[in-house]
Amino acid sequence: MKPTTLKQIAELLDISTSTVSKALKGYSDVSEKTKRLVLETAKLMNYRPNSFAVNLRTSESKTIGLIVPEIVHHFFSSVIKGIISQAEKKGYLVIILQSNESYKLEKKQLDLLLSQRVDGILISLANGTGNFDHLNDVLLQNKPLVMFDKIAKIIKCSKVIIDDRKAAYTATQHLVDIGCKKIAHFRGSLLPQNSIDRFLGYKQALLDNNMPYDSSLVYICECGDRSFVEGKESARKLLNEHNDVDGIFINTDLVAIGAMTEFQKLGVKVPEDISIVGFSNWFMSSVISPTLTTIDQPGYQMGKTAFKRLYKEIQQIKRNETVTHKKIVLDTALVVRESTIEAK
Amino acid sequence: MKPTTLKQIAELLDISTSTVSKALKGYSDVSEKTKRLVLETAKLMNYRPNSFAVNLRTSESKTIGLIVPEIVHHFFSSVIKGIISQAEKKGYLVIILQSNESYKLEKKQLDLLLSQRVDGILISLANGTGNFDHLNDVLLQNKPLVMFDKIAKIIKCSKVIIDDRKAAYTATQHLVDIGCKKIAHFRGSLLPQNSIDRFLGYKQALLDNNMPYDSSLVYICECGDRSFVEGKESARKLLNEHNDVDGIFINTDLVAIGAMTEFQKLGVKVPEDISIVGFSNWFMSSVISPTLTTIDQPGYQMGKTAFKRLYKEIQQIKRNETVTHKKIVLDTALVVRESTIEAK
DNA sequence: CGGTAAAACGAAATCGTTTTCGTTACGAAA
DNA sequence: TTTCGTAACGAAAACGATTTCGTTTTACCG
Repeated sequence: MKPTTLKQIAELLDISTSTVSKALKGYSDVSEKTKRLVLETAKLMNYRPNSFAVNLRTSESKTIGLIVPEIVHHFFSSVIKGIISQAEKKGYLVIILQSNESYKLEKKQLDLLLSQRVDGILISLANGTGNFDHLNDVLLQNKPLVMFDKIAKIIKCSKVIIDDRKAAYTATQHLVDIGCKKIAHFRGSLLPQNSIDRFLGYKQALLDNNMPYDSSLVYICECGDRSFVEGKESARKLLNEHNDVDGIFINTDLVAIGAMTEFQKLGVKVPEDISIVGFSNWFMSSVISPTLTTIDQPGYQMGKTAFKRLYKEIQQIKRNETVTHKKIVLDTALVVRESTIEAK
Repeated sequence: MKPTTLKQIAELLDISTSTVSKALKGYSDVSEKTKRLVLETAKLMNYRPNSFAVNLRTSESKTIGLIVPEIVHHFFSSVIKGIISQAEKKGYLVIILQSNESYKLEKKQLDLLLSQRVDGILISLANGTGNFDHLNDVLLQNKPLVMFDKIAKIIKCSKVIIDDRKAAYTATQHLVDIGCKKIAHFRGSLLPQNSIDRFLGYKQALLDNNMPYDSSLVYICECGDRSFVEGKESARKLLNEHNDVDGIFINTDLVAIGAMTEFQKLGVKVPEDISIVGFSNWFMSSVISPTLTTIDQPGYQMGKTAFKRLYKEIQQIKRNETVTHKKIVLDTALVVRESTIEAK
């Protein structure tokens, strides 16, 4: 019933546990005969090393922790997939927690992971996170920490991100290029760096094209559970307040889809009357009608890259080398689809 | 640099590790004075019990394993969320692996989890899984195993599922009720029980309504990465072969969305010309146009229920009680939206 | 046959925590 | 003063695997 131990094998063969251990690990000071014998009985008894004991001895668990704001989300689940696939290759397992965009939960979970003594931690911050002491706690314990997507610039650790500002600039420029004269922006909430940067990219693009920046053309959406509805609401408001807008750059795809749905309902044609660019390239965006022009945010690759970076730092700590930090910026791409069209 | 241990606290206070341990755990044979002293220094030195040592002693890791065929998938990510939320409440962490619908990977990952000595395992089978020895291995080790959604009837363990057959029956009956005269079915691949049961539900509904079952009206889709495209292809084929079909029950939402997209492109109106019912109630289905009538498959609740069941069995094993197995069937609901309409 | 080197094996410590079972010390009762 | 009880503490074993450093055995050569 209880799993086989080295001791049991040793007693059965009437040799010492040391020899059994060495045989299993292929040491050279074990005769071929006993080696064979041990390997056979081990297989027969379905022996598996007790990972608790191994962990205790080596002080590593071959496990990393991952905290995301939300699991049921195309971008994050892609990231998770990327992380897991890469981790598996290196023999690491991944413990996943979700902060539900709550600072309090995030803090608690980080603590949990430290207590569990994972070998490293990957995190994408909650929108509500404004205090970063809990992150510094991790670094103080000399545990590798890599942040991705939603990061805190102030923390001294490796980061994997996209250039939100540049991507937003590209998106807005696209609207300018196709002939939009009055471009609105549905931005995310005020805290996270991403929505700030995207906003700044939007603004910069306007200025560089000698178009006036008008703050009343910027609408705020929380981009949480209500994204779709927020998109609808903002679309309706926009029509009331500025019915001559001919292009919108929207912080995230789901809000954009909400907006498009509302426009269709109100008889405003996308892209004929208004061109729309989203952000993230959710899978959904390629199957709705009209398909959505958007910025492709490489979630899977981000996950892979983040793990690789974390792995490198774990190795560095193991070898007592000084840990290096790196900021890795992944490329985004504008995906032009049906929701934007050249003005006639 | 290295984490604080009991020994360090003991040496600092010039008492034994036993006393320190007892003080931290609130034993009664420690004086109030030393208890306070220990607690203070522990906090000061940021002491956390070494989980490796604790695990070794208690033979449990407070960790469970989860294997799903695919993470980037609305239903499964909802399940994952349900599992994690519930696990957290009970102080359990969740290690997630994905089988990529591959039997070989699934087997390997199950082995990995056993080696890691998780306290229990939750699994939804890969489509490719036809052999079940690896699952019995888990049970032989006396480890609790709970299967959900994609199960193997033959394995003696707890299961959490929906009644696919009944749900499919309801979906088909809905098409009959609104007046469809010739109803097609896009089914999933041949192996998994789900797609078999949904097919059987479809067939039964036809028979009960005195409508002829015609196997040429049943199209097979693998429902993997290519779901959307498969939906389009099948839609096109269907039009060629049976242009008088006025209703389709489709195995999964994404295929349905593919089909709808193709119909729209080919000038066939949904729901006026053809009514469509999907399955799963992906979030996407509520935001596309027309919104999709579908069967709501309660992923989040399934995750919660599966964990609760696993937790109960873990407790039973801890207390040396005999482990009971249960088959839990969750309710589904028909969600009527715009893709189906009463025939005139 | 004695000696030596190499080959094969084992004892024991270690990782950090927990818990059982003593042991000590001290005050109170006899 | 002796005895007993109790409060407070500590020694040590245990969980299972690993590895260092001996120790024993074998083989071989002179």
